[in-house]
Amino acid sequence: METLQEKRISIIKSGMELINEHGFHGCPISQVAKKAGVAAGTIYTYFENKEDMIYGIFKEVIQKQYKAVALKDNPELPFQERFFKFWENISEFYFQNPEIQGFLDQFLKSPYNTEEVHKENPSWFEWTENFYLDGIRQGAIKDINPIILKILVNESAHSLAKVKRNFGKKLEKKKVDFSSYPFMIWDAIKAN
Amino acid sequence: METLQEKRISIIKSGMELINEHGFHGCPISQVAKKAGVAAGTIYTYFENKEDMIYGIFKEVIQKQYKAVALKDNPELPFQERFFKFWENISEFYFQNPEIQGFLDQFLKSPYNTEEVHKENPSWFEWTENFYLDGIRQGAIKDINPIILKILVNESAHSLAKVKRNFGKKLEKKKVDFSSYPFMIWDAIKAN
DNA sequence: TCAAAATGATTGAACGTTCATTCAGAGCTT
DNA sequence: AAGCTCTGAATGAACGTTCAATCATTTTGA
Repeated sequence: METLQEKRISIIKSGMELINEHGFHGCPISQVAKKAGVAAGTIYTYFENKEDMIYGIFKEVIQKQYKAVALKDNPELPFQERFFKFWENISEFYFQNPEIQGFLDQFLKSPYNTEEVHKENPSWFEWTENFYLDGIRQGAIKDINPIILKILVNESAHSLAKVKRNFGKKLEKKKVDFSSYPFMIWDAIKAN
Repeated sequence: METLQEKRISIIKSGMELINEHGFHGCPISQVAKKAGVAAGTIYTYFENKEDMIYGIFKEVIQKQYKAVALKDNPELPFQERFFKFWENISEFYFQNPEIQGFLDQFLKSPYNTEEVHKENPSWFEWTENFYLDGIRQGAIKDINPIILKILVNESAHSLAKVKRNFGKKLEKKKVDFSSYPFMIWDAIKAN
């Protein structure tokens, strides 16, 4: 533990792991502190209160996702290529960071997730919207509200990563081909 | 409040509503009791403890879903027709029962949702699996693991119902056509 | 150059609150 | 009166949060 930033990150990581494993109930400050190797009181120098900590975790996580997915997008490429690259990046990101996915899964479906939270973390949400708007403008995908497209694609990517992790070995034996999935999604959204 | 069964249902309904609105954190027994119009202790004549109550809510909810969706399926019809009927039923069910959807959303993504829970409530989970297996056997949809199909379809239905409820009026102005959604999903899963 | 002072992070015991759960007694039905 | 359901105050554990005290680091000033 060196800098203050590192301690902050350690708290965030611990909280995220506890929420991933035990839910929002089941992540007491006392345990977050223990896991992070700090005293309970220390958490309150980094966050106003527990709620603020949870929003802090979300902010961190959504920024990481932005870097791992949005920043790797190349708007010069044809949209179909961008789409498959996007799919690959987001799948890989979730697969490599199961705690992040577990946290996001729960956060996004919870009452913590409000419109205000989206406004306070515009980078990712604005980027995804523009991503699909690009696809529509170029005539590559159906002219459908980006909110709808986002759901279809992102929820599917989310769930597939989860299945891959939970049932990966079982499904491998049955020769399930995960790579067919993005093609299915593409079939759903591509322009006729 | 007449019979015991009705009191049980009242507790379940109250717990469900609180979880929908405030999450698993934010649903204390004291409030469930208050909302249900019973004393806190009464809940413990119907459930062993709080966890048991939450699983009780899930059981109730999944049975309702089974009745509202699975029992309305007619296996005699061509699969495509069954699929669109299924979509309509599940969308309508979620739209008419927002607390159920809010609860399910959170439950299914939470650590409460384990493989064991699925085994204890086989009706719905077995039915969906068989539904997709039927489609595959008849050559109507792609030969893909039913787990994957289930995710793609059910998660999408879930999310769409949520959007419809949250952004319904906003999207209506923009003339978003929700009816296009099941066709997109069908395009994704139909056999080539 | 170096002690003294200031700063700010860290600690963990202590606090007040809230929680899930219990249970003795009351009420109701048969 | 027997056998239940129901009540809600009581219980003790667990929780989020505070804060006086401690510690480490930096700044000051002679």
